[in-house]
Amino acid sequence: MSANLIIDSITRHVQLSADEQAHFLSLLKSKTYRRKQFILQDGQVCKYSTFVTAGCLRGFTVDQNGFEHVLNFAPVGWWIADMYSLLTQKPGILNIESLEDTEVLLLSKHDQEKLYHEIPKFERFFRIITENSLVSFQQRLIDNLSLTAEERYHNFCRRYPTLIYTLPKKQIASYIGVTPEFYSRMQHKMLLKDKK
Amino acid sequence: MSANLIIDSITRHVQLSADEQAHFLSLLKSKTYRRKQFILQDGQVCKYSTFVTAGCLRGFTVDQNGFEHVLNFAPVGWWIADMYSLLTQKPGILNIESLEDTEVLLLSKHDQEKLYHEIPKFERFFRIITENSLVSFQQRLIDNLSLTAEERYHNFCRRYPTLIYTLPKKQIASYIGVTPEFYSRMQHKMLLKDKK
DNA sequence: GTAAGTTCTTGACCTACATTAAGTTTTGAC
DNA sequence: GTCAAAACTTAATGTAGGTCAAGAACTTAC
Repeated sequence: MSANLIIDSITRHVQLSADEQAHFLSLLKSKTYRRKQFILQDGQVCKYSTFVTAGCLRGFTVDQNGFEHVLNFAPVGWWIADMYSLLTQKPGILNIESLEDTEVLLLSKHDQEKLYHEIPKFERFFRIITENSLVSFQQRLIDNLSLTAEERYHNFCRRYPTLIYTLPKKQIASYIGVTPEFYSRMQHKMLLKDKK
Repeated sequence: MSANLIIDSITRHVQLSADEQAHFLSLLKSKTYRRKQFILQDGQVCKYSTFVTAGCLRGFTVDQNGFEHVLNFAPVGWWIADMYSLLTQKPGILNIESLEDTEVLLLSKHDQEKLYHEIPKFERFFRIITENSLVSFQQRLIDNLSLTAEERYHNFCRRYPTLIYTLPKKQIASYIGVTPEFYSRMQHKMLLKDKK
């Protein structure tokens, strides 16, 4: 059940007493979304950190030509938010949308800040996952600067072995930074290679 | 003087007593580097968070073809480290090098962790700057996916107005993700445009 | 079950940027 | 002040990946 999932994911990094766990859980609101619903739209202020307990979300931006670019996926067990907007409480540029029917737990910015003061271990937990997130975005930036589309595809497969089967191909294409057309060609080419 | 600089940069985010300031300063080692010296080489384990008090550092990776890619610059008042290596204490992939004669203050990983336990405000401070860093890397990734080289150049000018004048052009080219040759033509083209 | 939307594929053509090469200017060490 | 190395520029040519268009294969809604 979803309370276990989120507590487990936290206690992998910091230890919590039963009281602390209960207090934390009491702050969460649960919510469900149908496939293709928007959790957040650009221009809105992001008010929650969102933890996915079932389904999958995607964060993406829309550029001046109307093209979408996937910043991140949030499958079960992951947190997602428009960090810029959440931190500054100004209108953001990120859209967050469900790729399947999805269940989430919401932690408001206000409660999150309060939690940091009441129980510093939660500040530690969020520091740690922010650090890990930073490392993976740095790596992804370097990959985009130094690898070919095909190499980025292989990295994606290694890092998200389950998502490869469940996500629509155009979403993966957008994540690694190519058009669906080129992605399709690339897969065809790789298939030929593998046969040899 | 450099102690003021680092204390100011922290107290912009959290308040510190005179004792706390003194304790923090007692943990720092200061060090100077000549232009083009290596502070860290790929394959080494990163043991320090580095704060720049004079000069400028650059963090970069070298790809399989021997090309360098600038991950970040650290001018005066900025922190730099190989975050992946610092967190995991495994060999990293980042090189950190001085672009000019540079003075830094070093905080060892061990002392930083201890500080988090002794004075939680320091954990808050590093959480906040890590969050800000995450936001700016996310933005840079989106820029790389959705903007042309010329637009990325303009972003760079807006975000680092001082660095544009002090950094070698090839370093800026590498940061925005183009070759020095293309960067040179781009500038030429933009000059022609401006004259009209 | 069928119509309408998505998603995926394939082909012809295009472009932003890379590569190679050669020359020029700037910097730095003695 | 001079020589060597590094940084920068310019030009010719190459290519990874984009664009446009049209059809095929799935999904979804009623």
